Amino acid sequence: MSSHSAIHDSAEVRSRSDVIAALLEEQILTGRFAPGTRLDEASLAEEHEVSRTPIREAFQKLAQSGLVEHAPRRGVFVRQATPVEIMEMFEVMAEIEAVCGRLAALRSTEAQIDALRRANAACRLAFEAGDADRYYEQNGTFHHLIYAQAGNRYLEQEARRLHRRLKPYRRMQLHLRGRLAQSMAEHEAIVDAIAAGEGTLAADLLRDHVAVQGEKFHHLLTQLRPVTQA
Amino acid sequence: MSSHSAIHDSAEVRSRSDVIAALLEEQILTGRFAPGTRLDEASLAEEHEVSRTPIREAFQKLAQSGLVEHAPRRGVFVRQATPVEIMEMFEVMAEIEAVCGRLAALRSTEAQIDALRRANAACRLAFEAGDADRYYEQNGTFHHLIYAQAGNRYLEQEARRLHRRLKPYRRMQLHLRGRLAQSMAEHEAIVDAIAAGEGTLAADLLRDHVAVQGEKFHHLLTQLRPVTQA
DNA sequence: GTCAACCTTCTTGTATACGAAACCCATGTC
DNA sequence: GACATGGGTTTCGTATACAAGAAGGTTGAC
Repeated sequence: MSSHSAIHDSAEVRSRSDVIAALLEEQILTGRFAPGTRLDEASLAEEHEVSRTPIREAFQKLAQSGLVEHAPRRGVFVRQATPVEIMEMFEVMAEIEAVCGRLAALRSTEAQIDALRRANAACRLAFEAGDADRYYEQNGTFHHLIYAQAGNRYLEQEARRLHRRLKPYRRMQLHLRGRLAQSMAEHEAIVDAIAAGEGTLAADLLRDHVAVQGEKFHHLLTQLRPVTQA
Repeated sequence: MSSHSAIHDSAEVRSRSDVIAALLEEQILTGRFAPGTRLDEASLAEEHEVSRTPIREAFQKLAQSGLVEHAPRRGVFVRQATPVEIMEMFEVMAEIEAVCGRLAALRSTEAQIDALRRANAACRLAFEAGDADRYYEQNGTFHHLIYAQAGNRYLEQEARRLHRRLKPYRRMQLHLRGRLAQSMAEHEAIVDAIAAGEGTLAADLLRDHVAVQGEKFHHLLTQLRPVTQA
């Protein structure tokens, strides 16, 4: 997936530091390491039974993806994204998805649209079963399909990257009352717009569909820490 | 600029590997290392009078930004982006700039629009002086201003990143006959649209303004390697 | 009692060392 | 003559060693 390389199309060898980076990323996203925590090279090295070198390489990868922050001579810390930043990322995600949707509407083949409908049907099943986790997962593949159908590998990669980055914040709002039903309805309209080749409509629908997540996130925040102003 | 961090707002210390990475990036973009070249750890270490460790760290940073490719157990190679990839990146750049333009139209202050006009005036001066290099530079600040005026730091960062990545390919077409005049005219219209708060128009103008670069790039390619089909 | 300076200790950043995998070229076989 | 196989060499990946900088506690002075 990640390597459509001109140099070594075979291989797909994952070095040790890649594996460790992926593991750490998962652990950060799932909350083993709370934001602000310092990641200790030595103890992680011991835990994974390697030296500090691969750990440090993993840190660099995480830093690049914005998950941790490297404070020179002080260590790496799990990044605490500010609410503003998170909202900004949601806004960008909404715009990127809009672009994907517009291009997908112009470029999708019949087979691809069928695949989209199938993914959406899977969402519906999960929704009707009331299985939020499963819906979450199927929802992911639905969106990934749209990224792919934009017909631009670079765009697809970037979309996936940001999608992944926002994962924990999207998950937070999954259990908000009524969100699943609303999301489901939006999906239907989106697929129809893409199938009909209505690029602008698909873009607008997707933008709203994602932007609402940013807004929900905002709601969650204000609930947690209500405004204390007069 | 790069660190609006919650953890260490001071510092802005650049580690040795950062400096080396920046240097190597510059050297790759300016063509000292041709695409496909293998970057030798040992000789670079010697050249910069450091050990292999910082060199390897710099390699990782370059790999993350897509400039080089890491082939496990074989070394890192200057990435030869395929024409398709480059076109894809131009397409994404066009879309991102469109988004920036739309948001800027909605959010720019009067002072910011003045700044935009000044940057554009600087472009015009360079254009009238026939100084393509200077135009290129001023053009860069013009676009960076638009990124900033979108009022979304994350978006701004991403836009700058891609802008930077496309630098060498944009430069290629600078000297195409008539391009400067056309670019100049487009700038005027873009500023007007943003000043008027016409988001959709600004987006469309910017999308075309950037997309045409991808097309010009395509023309250059077909000129270099004419189609040999019957 | 409080604050500042110093010293100890811990951690990071970089250098070096070493084992292992890949490449290259020569030799041998079919 | 072409291809496969094997040793030698190079280079990578990781471990370890060491030096420099930061954190924290203790002591001393005011």
